[in-house]
Amino acid sequence: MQFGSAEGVRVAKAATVYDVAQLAGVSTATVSDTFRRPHRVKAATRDAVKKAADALHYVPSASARGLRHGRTGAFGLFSYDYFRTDPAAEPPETSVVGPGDEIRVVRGDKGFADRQFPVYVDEVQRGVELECWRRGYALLIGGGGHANSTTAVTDIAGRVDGLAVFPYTVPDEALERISNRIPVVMLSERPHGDGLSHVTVDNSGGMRAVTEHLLAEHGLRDLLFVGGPTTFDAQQRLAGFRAALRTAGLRVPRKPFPSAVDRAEATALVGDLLARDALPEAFVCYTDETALNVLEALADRSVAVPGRVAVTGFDGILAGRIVRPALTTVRQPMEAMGRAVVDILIGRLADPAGEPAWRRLPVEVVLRESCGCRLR
Amino acid sequence: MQFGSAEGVRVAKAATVYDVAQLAGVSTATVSDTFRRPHRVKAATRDAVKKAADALHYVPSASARGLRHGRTGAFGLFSYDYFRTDPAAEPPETSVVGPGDEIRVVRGDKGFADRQFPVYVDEVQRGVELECWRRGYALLIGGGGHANSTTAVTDIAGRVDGLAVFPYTVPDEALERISNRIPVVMLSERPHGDGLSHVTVDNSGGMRAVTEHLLAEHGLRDLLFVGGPTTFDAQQRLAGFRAALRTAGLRVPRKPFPSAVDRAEATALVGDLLARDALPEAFVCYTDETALNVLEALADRSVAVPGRVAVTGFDGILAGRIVRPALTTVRQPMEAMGRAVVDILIGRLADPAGEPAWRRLPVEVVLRESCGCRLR
DNA sequence: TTGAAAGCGCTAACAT
DNA sequence: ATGTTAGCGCTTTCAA
Repeated sequence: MQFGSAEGVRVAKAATVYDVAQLAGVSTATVSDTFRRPHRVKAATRDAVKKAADALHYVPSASARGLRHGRTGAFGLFSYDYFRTDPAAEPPETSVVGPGDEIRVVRGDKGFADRQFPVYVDEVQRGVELECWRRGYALLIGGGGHANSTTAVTDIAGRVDGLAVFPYTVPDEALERISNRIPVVMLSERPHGDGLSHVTVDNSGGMRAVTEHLLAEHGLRDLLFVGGPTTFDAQQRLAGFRAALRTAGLRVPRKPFPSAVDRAEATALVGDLLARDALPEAFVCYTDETALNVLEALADRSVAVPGRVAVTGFDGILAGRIVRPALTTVRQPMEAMGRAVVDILIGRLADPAGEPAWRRLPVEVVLRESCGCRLR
Repeated sequence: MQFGSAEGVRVAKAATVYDVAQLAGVSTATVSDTFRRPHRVKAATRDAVKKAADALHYVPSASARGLRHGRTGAFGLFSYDYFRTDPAAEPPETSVVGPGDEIRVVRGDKGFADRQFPVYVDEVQRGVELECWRRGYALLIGGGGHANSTTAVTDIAGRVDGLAVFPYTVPDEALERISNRIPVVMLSERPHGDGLSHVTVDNSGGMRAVTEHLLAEHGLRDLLFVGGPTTFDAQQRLAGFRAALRTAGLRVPRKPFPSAVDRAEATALVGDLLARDALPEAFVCYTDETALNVLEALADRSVAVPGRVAVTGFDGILAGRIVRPALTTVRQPMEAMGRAVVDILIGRLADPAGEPAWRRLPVEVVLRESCGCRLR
């Protein structure tokens, strides 16, 4: 099958309603009606219009429709790539295959720095995509550099009827401007009335539950909370941890808590604890990523998990299922969160004068091996 | 911080250039210039305009700009979710957290049907996203049901300056129409002149190389090719397999080849082979997914891999790294393929009268355990 | 350096 | 059942 005109040359201007109308011998209104309100057009006329449209390869312009309508029919998601420090960086050079090129053979995956496991952001994004498709909306994915995120996100905002953002990816000024024009949903705990809609999970309840598991089922007493940046969600998780200790009548430690956001920090933390002979009975980590770092640092120093110390995470990312020992964690319903975002946006469009929405979804504790549980 | 007007009510119509111009006491042209060609506006005027724009929460309408400009500044990707048979299906009911709700505790991941490993399409999509962001394009992700894909893809096409599609996701008629209006890149081998641009990999070379590895390094002779739907890419891979056999002076088997696109088929295939005592020395599978199915079916029947039989795949998806034995495969540069798509689209925009592009990227053979290699 | 105004393609209100 | 037409918000000549 041969598409396009000869040699794939596309010189003619794209066909418009006017062209179709002329060829079909009708008015532009009838062309529009044929596609948008077909019942108002006589069948014969409809066929003639469709035939003309086919012949001219007519594709309606969403810009024109959006301008006329005041709505674009698309939502936006301002996302990011967790593994890319600088998305603006030049990507690695890629060659193309020439005749007689050797095919590289490598043993194992050593030094293969390509995409890792999907993390929180990826899984939520997929939920947003699926629900947009299901509800008939197009989805505009923006993201990348934090450098010019104001420009980038404002550009996205101008193209959509509603926007979803992850916390701390967009400057407050930009958010304020945008949220005044279209509904915005943020994927985080809801800071005291910021006028945005929020989708979040039961951060404190989940962390409390996993902590209680450590306390009640494994009889542990000396738990160390490992945190990171003080986000709203992190605060809630810490609160849940403390609540569990308090309820159990244990001493609730004061801040500061150590963090282990990367391998180096985790290594330092474990090394320090070991040096001071102060290893706790459990590392209660505020994210799976942190827990994975701690797990590796512990393995490096040959500290047995769960034999000598337990480790728990929070999120439920895929990597935690795969790693050995498998990570006990609190699973967020990431796909459902993404879907909820879209549902809220649609609701806000239907009732722009209503209150911002705030949806807190349930989590579940997933018991695997790193807490000391024996599966099956 | 409080965004939005009181109670988050958004009643006023969105501000336009006219509003900003009026408030700043300038013409609409000056407002436009302030943002698009700032150097042509006196600094003081610029500041005044920006101040007015801030005050009014002005966000330029991409629809209007797109209409005026004839370009939208966005690309489209028509994607799909590999694990979702019917994306139009109602998603599972999700509740919200109420006060006093119990937190569910589950042991292990039994019955957890959420998102699996990322596959080919996910990794290519991420490449497209990253390159779009890097080059300053917005990315519209469409996809989902194959039911109304003509409607869906045409809708996307109307919103973008260029479109990327995976093979067999869009009916030919739709592609023809669209490719007449905007550049289209397909992620597949290039069927004899379809007028589209293509990004592909060295399918035959890669399959030939992995087959030669089985022949030369492991001394195997009785190889079974396991295929699936007869796509362009599949045909090339089969050709590579046959070429390797031919070169080695081995008998090149005729079609038909068995397939194992799902677990059931793989189980049946292995069962049949076992019953006929006709197990080959190696299963050379045309995708990783198929190889993974075969691996599982073999494990079910306690056939040792690589002890009794070798298995190889094609793609390089994450799951193949994780599974035991780790899967020997041919890795496609998926992120680079996604990036190439965007690069081509930008090129075609710059030179609409040029030839469709055709970029064939190199693959590499990744030796892991399932072929019989011992790592490290 | 700034302003006036045309026009991008579409659709809905209104007219026929 | 179909046609006429205004106008959505923006940018870009062209003129001042």
